[in-house]
Amino acid sequence: MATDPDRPGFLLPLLLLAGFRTLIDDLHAELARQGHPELRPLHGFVLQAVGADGTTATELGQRLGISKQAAGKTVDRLVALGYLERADDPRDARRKLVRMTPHGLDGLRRSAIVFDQLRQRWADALGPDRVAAMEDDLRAVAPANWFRLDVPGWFGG
Amino acid sequence: MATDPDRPGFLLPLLLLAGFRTLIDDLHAELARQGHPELRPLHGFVLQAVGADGTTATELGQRLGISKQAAGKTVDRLVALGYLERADDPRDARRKLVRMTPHGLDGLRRSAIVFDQLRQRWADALGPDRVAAMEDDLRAVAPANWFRLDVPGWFGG
DNA sequence: GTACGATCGTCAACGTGGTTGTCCAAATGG
DNA sequence: CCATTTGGACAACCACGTTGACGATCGTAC
Repeated sequence: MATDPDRPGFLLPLLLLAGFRTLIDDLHAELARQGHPELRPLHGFVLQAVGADGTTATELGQRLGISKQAAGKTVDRLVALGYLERADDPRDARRKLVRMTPHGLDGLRRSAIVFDQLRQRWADALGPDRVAAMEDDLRAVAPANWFRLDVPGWFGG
Repeated sequence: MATDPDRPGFLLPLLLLAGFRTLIDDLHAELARQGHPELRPLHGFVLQAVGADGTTATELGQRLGISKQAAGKTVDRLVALGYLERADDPRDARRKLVRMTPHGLDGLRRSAIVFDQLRQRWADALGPDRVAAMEDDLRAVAPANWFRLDVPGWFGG
């Protein structure tokens, strides 16, 4: 096996988590400055999953890999914060459409901009090729887990 | 800013999370096969923080960046699962020492071995230099957030 | 030796994010 | 027309975190 004692295997996940956490913390520090102090890390992913076209609670649950009940409760909280709103579907009285409010759209747009700025900051520090290499390598070893965002339940169980 | 449209900034955190998640999922799939099916991702970090020498709930909370109450409750669950045990401190009747059981030590030892194997698998797939470069780069941009493990509360809020 | 402040552990109440089970209303399809 | 499926909501529960309060114990200053 010949494991390098200077690079124990358990450091790799900690570094990946630290990198993720650094980006998310920097994002939300900047979003708080730009008028979104109440947005939590999880919320950004939910807004991304709702998308500009809106969706329903059940479909949202499927996208995020959680139950429709959990999706519904999360929508409740984001409605209370003013990021989402519900509306009736005129063509199906069972469905309740979930869409972004202007405030939610603003948050989503700003998130994309700040993420681009943060990636640029990493490119300035490491070199653009190194960041691209990191992305390519991660894409190669981490199959598309991208949209599974049940992080709290997954981690804690 | 000249952001490459093929590499939007929001992908970087998703890839880091996917990489972390892949490693942790692979670890726990293997641990489940080796006699630890009940260990959750969070638990491994807690065992690591307890260490072979044992500690107390308050000190554990400080290491993990959570309150002493939350640390105490987590210890309760790991005691119920047989990974930790409590003992009185003969020199201070206020303190309750928290130490690993043999089962806990076994889990911790196996985790280290599996993490080494997983890192080796990445090195085989990407090349040893690429994995080392990823580690070095992450260390450069992500300051030592390593031991903040309040992930569920941090993420969900 | 006693009284005081600091520390450790615990209990209680609560918020957030998940789960499963149940149930009703509405759509769908034979 | 009726049976089945589907969407949403409600209830009960668990994991993990928080703050506040409270005994019990230790250390120290007097």
